[in-house]
Amino acid sequence: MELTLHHAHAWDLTPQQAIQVQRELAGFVRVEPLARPPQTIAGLDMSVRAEAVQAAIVVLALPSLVVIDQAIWRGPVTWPYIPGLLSFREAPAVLHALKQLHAMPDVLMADAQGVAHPRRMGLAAHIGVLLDMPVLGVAKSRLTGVYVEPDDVAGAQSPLQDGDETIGAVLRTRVGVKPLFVSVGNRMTLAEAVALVFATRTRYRMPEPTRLAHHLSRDQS
DNA sequence: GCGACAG
DNA sequence: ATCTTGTCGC
Repeated sequence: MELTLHHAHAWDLTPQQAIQVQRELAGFVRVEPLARPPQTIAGLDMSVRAEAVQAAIVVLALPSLVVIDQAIWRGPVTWPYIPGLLSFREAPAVLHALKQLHAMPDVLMADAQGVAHPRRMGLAAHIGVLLDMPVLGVAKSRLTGVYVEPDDVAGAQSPLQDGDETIGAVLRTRVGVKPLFVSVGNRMTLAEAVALVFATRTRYRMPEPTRLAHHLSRDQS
């Protein structure tokens, strides 16, 4: 499948250049309601083993959560992990894997931050701007922002803030588990992002899209 | 200079 | 993320 990239840029950059690219791309994030209820959602995840990276994508139908497509792409590691610059290590692999899908999902769910990032350009936002489509981020831990621990009740949430700005939501998906950090990647609202995470949750802490993608990337590595 | 720090 | 066995708890 062909991918149309918006605001494309080079990936072989120095950390300083990458930071500049993030500052430029941040201005293109659009927080707006979804045009229509999504019928498909894809979970994105990546694993690294030795010198190879595996990007995995699992597409599920909504609201059934039936798996309808999946893809894996393996390639060389080109960047180290640097907090704040994760997308320069993982995004290229994710884009390659997306090309292997039979059809573009309505929404993408990445295991990373969206705008809950120092420069509002986490992996989910980066992918979202390049593809100009709805993307949300679901991270297992905090990168930036302050919050109060949500109650230990499924569905409890509290805002993730950076000063006066709300950059995401801290959501408890199950009782007795650590909360997840949900944020908008592009073209959707925070409320919609939180609703999608909760709607795709089963009996685990992680929502099905990213949980399944995580297993796929690891089983293939 | 000292901590914090997605995966 | 990854390296790794058993083990505490519901």
